[in-house]
Formats: sequence, C-alpha cells, structure tokens
Amino acid sequence: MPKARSRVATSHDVARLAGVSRALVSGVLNGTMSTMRVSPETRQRVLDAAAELGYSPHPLARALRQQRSNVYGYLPRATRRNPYEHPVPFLLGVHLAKAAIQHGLHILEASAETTAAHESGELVRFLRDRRVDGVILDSPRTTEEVEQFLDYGLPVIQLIRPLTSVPTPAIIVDPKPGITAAIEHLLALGHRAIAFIGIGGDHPVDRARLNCFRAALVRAGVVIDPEHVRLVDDYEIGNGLRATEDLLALSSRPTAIFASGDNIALGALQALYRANVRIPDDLSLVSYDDIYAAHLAPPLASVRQPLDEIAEQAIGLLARRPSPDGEEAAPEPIMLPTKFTPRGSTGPA
Amino acid sequence: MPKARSRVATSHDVARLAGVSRALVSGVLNGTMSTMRVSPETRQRVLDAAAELGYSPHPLARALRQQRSNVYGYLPRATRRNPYEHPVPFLLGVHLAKAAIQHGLHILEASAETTAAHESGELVRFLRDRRVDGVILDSPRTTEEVEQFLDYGLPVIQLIRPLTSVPTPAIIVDPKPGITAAIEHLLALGHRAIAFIGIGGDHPVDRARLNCFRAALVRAGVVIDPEHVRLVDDYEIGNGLRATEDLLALSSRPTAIFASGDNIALGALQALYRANVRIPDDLSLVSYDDIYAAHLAPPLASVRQPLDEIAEQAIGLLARRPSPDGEEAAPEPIMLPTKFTPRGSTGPA
DNA sequence: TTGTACGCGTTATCAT
DNA sequence: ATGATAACGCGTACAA
Repeated sequence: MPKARSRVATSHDVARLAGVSRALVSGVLNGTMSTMRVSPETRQRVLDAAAELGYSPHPLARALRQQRSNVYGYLPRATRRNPYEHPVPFLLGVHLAKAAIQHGLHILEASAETTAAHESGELVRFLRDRRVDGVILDSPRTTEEVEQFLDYGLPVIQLIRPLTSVPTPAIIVDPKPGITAAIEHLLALGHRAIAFIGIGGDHPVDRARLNCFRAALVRAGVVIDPEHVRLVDDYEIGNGLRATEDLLALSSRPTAIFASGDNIALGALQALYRANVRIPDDLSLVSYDDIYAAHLAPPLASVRQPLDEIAEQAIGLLARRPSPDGEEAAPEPIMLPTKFTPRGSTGPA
Repeated sequence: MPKARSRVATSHDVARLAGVSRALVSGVLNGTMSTMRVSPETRQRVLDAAAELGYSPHPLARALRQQRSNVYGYLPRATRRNPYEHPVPFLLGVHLAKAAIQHGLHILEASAETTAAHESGELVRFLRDRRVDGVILDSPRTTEEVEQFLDYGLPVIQLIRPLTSVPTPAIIVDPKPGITAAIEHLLALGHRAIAFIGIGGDHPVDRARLNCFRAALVRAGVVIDPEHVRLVDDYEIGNGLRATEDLLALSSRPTAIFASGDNIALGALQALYRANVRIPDDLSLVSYDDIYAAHLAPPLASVRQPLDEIAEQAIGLLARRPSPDGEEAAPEPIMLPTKFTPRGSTGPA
C-alpha cells in the first residue's frame, strides 16, 4: 500500500552509493567535468550508481538553480471553445509541444479567451509569472504585443505572419509552390473559370495567397473574372459558406474553387451540399492547409503548410540558446515551402 | 536594449520594501498566517509592497519546497500524427489543460507514439522524471498500466473507460439519455430500419452504447435486423466507410444510421457521398461525440459527451488534495450524462 | 514576527 | 590531476 510517493533518488543518494560528493555526481552526469577532470573509474562508479537507483535529477531544482524553466510560452493567433474552428494555430501548438519534448523543453499555451487579453498585458503577466524562458507568437496582431515580451528581455519567435517591424527571428511559409501546383493541376484538367475564396485585409501573408493564385492563372493566359475572387474577413466556416453561395448564384459560375483554408473549404462544402452540386463532377474544390482536408467527404485536394517543420525549426532556434551577445542583427526569416496533394475532389471541367 | 531578462521581484525584495521578513511575506500572501496572526497594518504594508513590485512567487522555488510540481500527467487513449483522427482523447486533453490552469495546475500530455510504450513503462518513467503529482488516464487498456502509477504512490484518475479492477476515482459517461433521445427522434420521424455502427469487443462502455440503442428500439416495439448492427474494431474513419458500404449493399437497406463516433460518421459520410445517397432526403444520419459533427456537410445531429465537464471534475478531484489517509474505500465513479442535439441530418423516413 | 533550516541540483572556490 | 566544500537560487515551514 504505497501511501506516500515512493521517494525518488536524489543526487545525494547517488553520491553516497558511489562514495563521492554530490558535486561530482552533477558534473559527471552533465558532462560538465569532462573526461580529464575525473578519473575513469570514479566516473564509472557514479554512472553505475545513478543507473542502479534510476536517478534522474529533479527538474525543478535544476531549473531553479539554472534560472531557466525550460518552459516556453506559445500564443496562438486565435482560441475558441472548439479547436476545430481554428485548426492552424491549434495544430501548431500540438507540434510545438511534441518538438519541445524532444529537446527536453515544454510548451505552455497561453490562450486568450478574449481578444482584449492580448493587449491588456494579461498574457504577458501570465507567462511572466510562470517564468517562461521565451515566447513563440503565432501571427501577432500588434507591435506592442511583441514588444511587451522583448522589453521583459525574453527571446521571441514569430511564426507565419511576423511583424517585420519588430526584429525577432521568424519562420514563415512560402505559399507559391503549393498554390502554383494546385492551380496548374486545375488548369491541366481544363478549368478556366477558377474562383478564389480567401481573406481580405492587408496582411502580406493573406495577400500572397491571392497573388500566387493570380500569378499562376496569368502565366497561363487565363483572365480572372473579378466576381470570382471573394474576400472574407476571417477563416471561418460561415464565411466559406456564404462566399460559395454567392459564387453559385453568379451567371458566370466557376467550374472550380480554391478555398484558402480548410474551414473555408468546409463552408464551401456545406454550401455545395445544400445546392446539390457534386464534387468533382459538377465542380472541383481545392483547399489550403490540408489539416483535415483528407478526412472530409469527399477528401479534398489541398495545399499543406509544413506545420511540423515550422514547430521544429522554432524549437530548434530556442533550444540552441539565444546568441551570446552582439548578434542582434535583424535575422533573416526562415521560409518553408508548401506542398500540394491531389485527391478526389478535382476532375475535368 | 533589454539584454538580460529584467530581474523579477523576489520575496526578498518585497520583504525589504515592506520592512518585514521574507517569512512574513510568504505567510501573508498565502493566507497561511490568517488575519489574527498578523497585524492589519503590517499585512497591508506587505500587500502594497507586493503589488508595487508586481511580485509573484517563483513557481519553481515554491514547487521545490512544497514537494509538489502542480503538474499532472495525462495519458490519452491514442495518439497519432494527426490529432483530428482521435478527437475524443485529444479534445479531452484540451479541456484538461484549460481546467488545470483555472486551478493553478498544469497538464503534461504523455503521448505514446507506439502502443508498446504503454506497457514498457516508458511513460511512467517519463512522467516520474518530471515529478508529476498525479496522473489522469483516458481509458487505460491494462491493469498494469494503472498499477505502475499507483505503485509509485501517485494518485490516479481514470476517465471514460475505467478498469474497475483497480480502485481509483473515475469519471464516466452515461450514454443513455443522449442515445435514447436520438433514437426516439428517429422513431418520431417514422424510421424503423435504423442501423448501428459501433465498436465490437467486450468493453462495457462500447457495449453500453449498443445496449442503449437496442433498448430504445425494443421499447418502441421495433425489431432490429441483425444485419443492421455493424461492429468494427476501432473508431476510425475507414471503418465507418466500409461498414456503411456494407449497409448500402444490403437488400434491406436501413433508412437511418446511428454512428457511434464522429469519425465513424465521417466515414459513413464518405461512403454515402460516393454512393450519391443524400442526407437527410435518402437517409438520416446521427453521430456520437458531437465534436465536429456540427461542422460537417451536412451538419450532423449528434450525441455529446460532456468532455469539458469530465475535465473539470477530474481536475477538481485532483485540486482538492487526495484524501488525508484512511479514505481508501473504492470510490464511486462520477457519472455524467450525454445530450442529443438534432441538426439537419435527419428527416422523415 | 523573525531566524533558520530545508528542498535539490549546480557552480565557483578550495584542498590535496 | 581529482575531488570535496560551500554558497546559491527562492520560497516555505517550524521553532524560537
């Protein structure tokens, strides 16, 4: 009947068993005292003792001493009750957590229920109180948001939609290869009337998707019907639904739709289902994100952003501790490519 | 240019500013030394000083001293590359994390990439090394898995599919209200040939869903066609797809399908789409889980398990520290009800 | 109310 | 060349 937690071995236990001091245990296990500082025999005794006791240093004690919690804050771009409504920031968090573990780090996701919390400094306070070692921001909206953390002296990494006005490392995505492949795929199937549903506003990242779309068509000599470009406010299912309804109501109805986000595509799917438009027979549909596109009915061709890669790169940057000192030079953003995967949702025009 | 992290206030700083000892700062801020133990003026001085300095106790130092990390391990039933394939254990983790924060606790999700890791004790080691204060297990598969943690002296809470052979607190779901309402809804629409797609095997929780389904029909005097009950191995999309194809191939094709899981329903949706069977015109579909059912095309009527409530209850149990001592009596599981929400996926038979 | 030991590992200083 | 001693990080708990 294990009432109290079975006491776990401490460095003291190991030291006693090996007949050495605690300092030596620490040195050996961390490789701090390299080969020449400690005799091979002693070294082995320590290792054996540690193994025998199943010793693992107390992470809190270590963190306290090293002034490094090994926890990094992650601020997703949006949070809602149901994560399925915001797949990208959400899945990004999952991948960050996984990558962090690989490096002995941990992610603390700071969810702002209200957008107000973003500005109020509530989140800064939250993460600061927990002594995070740094912060990963997904598409921060305001300069202040980023600077709050920098002012506090924390390393910051921006993902996906970095504010270039703030000099931090950033990891971004190149929409071109994926979108180009997607459009060329549709063109090859004979489509000429291809619609675009995406986000308006002036953020370069969102505009870039439209630009890639445009460029691919222009390159093929296709003239884009202005009515076929539908810009909405946000990546929400309802927006995709309404935009698609609008497209279906046009006299010049498109034969294919590029939806710039999985949930935009989901909304499109709902509208098409209601209107009894069959995919791919009556209309072809391609999405961006490729998070759950493959699981829909029908499975959608989609352009994937390498969220796993983004996460790994971000953690990698944080894991090799911030540059010793002078290297404050505005770092060049790391750009990762997108990739298109065709599925059953496209067919001949 | 904030090179080094702006030093954060310590209890020492507060003590100095308030002209008292660190012990008193701790006592006042934790309410340990309640009103009668410290003079109101001093008390106020401490509070003022803490507020002025924006003091928040270092969580690592506190945890180290109190021998309590405030971190709890969560072992989801399944983990894959894409969390959207296993919505329940996944969303449970999200809700656990959220509820934990509310109580000043944290969740560490231990994902076993391989099922082998579950038995090997690798996960126990992982969590033990991180000094978790307890463990939340979602539908553990083997008794050993649970006992490993109990042997180590950690409090364990089992969710959804507890192993009753191990005496731990548990939180379970009552499928009856939701499934009964769903079937009665279909009956009221005139359906008599209602199919069931669910999990076989001998786990009582999975069987219970079928039993509730059966009972509701029997109560209405409906005879169930044995061909209409399809049992599959796991809650996977592909299984729902194949089972539905089988159902569509029957000479006595059902007019409605109850899919015992959102991704079973998703598979059904794919099969129905391929076969060009319209919902709800040609066939009615109801799912279990209600995680993303509302977002599909068409939105599915679904039975919801209160994952948020489950999470809150679990955290609640852990937050009020384990029973002082003797109260080892096998605790009664906490049972929470399901709820049915009709949507556009059902219609007259 | 205060002093002091403590939790546990790391790091800088000291001793052979 | 090898290893030990002691201080430290920060807050809490108990005795004084």
